[in-house]
Amino acid sequence: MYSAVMSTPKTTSERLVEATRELLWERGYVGTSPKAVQQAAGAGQGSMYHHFTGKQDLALAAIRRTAEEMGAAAEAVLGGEGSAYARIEAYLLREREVLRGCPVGRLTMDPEVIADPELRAPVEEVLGRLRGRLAEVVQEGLDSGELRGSLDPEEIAATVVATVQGGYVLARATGSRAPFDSAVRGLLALLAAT
Amino acid sequence: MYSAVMSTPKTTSERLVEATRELLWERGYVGTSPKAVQQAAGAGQGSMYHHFTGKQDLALAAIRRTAEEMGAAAEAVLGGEGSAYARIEAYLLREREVLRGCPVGRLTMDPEVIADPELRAPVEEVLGRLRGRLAEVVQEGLDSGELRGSLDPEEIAATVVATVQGGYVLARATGSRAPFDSAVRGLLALLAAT
DNA sequence: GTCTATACTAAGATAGAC
DNA sequence: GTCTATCTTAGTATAGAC
Repeated sequence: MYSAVMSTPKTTSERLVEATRELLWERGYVGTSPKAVQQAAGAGQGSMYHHFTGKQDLALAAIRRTAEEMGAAAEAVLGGEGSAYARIEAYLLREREVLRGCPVGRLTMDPEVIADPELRAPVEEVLGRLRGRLAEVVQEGLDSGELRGSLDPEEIAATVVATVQGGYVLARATGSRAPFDSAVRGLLALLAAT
Repeated sequence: MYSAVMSTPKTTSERLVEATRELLWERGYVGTSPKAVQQAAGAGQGSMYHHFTGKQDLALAAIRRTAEEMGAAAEAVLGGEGSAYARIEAYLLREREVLRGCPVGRLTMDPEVIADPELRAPVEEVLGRLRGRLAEVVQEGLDSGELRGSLDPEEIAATVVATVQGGYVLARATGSRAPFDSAVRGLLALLAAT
């Protein structure tokens, strides 16, 4: 670990992981080749295989870090100030690179990621934790009477996460973030209705 | 076109398209090779290149047909009997192979599909049409007073489609259809609240 | 229409020198 | 730690015979 004071003294290993994260986000696991990673990282063949055993190992490091970041970003909003509704709204309206899709959710469409327990674990874990955390916030809203009492926290949490994940799909299909924003506004309207 | 009376006298071309549809659904465009298609279809190399100019041409035929089927399946439910809510509910609860994901929505995560206007067109078109059709049904519900008047039909339509598309993501992440069903039930509960 | 032969690049990795 | 072979199998097609 560096003291984070100097101007980005990135190690080769570090650059390889970052390059892999970008490529996985853009092209998925199947579409990401070791060679492409090396070029993006400015590292040689031998260098890559010195630091990582292969493609799967590299992807594992990349996916773990991406999942970690996503979890932290969500917690930053959901653990913040404000009413339950306000925090869910903040989560839904949080800044996102909508047209790039979700770097974690995207991986679920990759059969080789889903088939590999190691690669899949961080994906499942972070999405599960997100749902759990949202369910807690919904429960707070129910307890305080802010949200209607007939709602099931786990279900609403799943609906919230699904709307975001599906919003990415609609945005990418049209090449515009508009449908993502529409889906989110629709959900907020439904949640707001007393 | 055959008279559809005889026992599936599938042409080679037909088998190639069907095999491509399956592989695109399972592995996406990047992960689907001409060779794999040929093997799945029981067709030779030369045969495939006789009927199609290449991978893109084959994918185009497959995607168009898949989009068409998806549109027809949605219209069968949304154009059916019942109140607006009942038809939206029927759409959401319609039988689905949840763990396989959406054969159309899946393609939006494929950069080569999104980058190719021809391949992307059917995807964008069918998802757009679906949103439009759902918006009409929501409008009916507003007109009849069945749904709250403050809702925006286009937004709710986007929320409904996004919930389904995102439900697939959650299901594949966990390896279980449970979160898909939760997301759908959560949305129905929100819609039902008067 | 279908088959086999051929071609050329990329994917994914190992071996051994420096 | 990094570099340069080298290897094997796939990906994606074209050519020409049958």
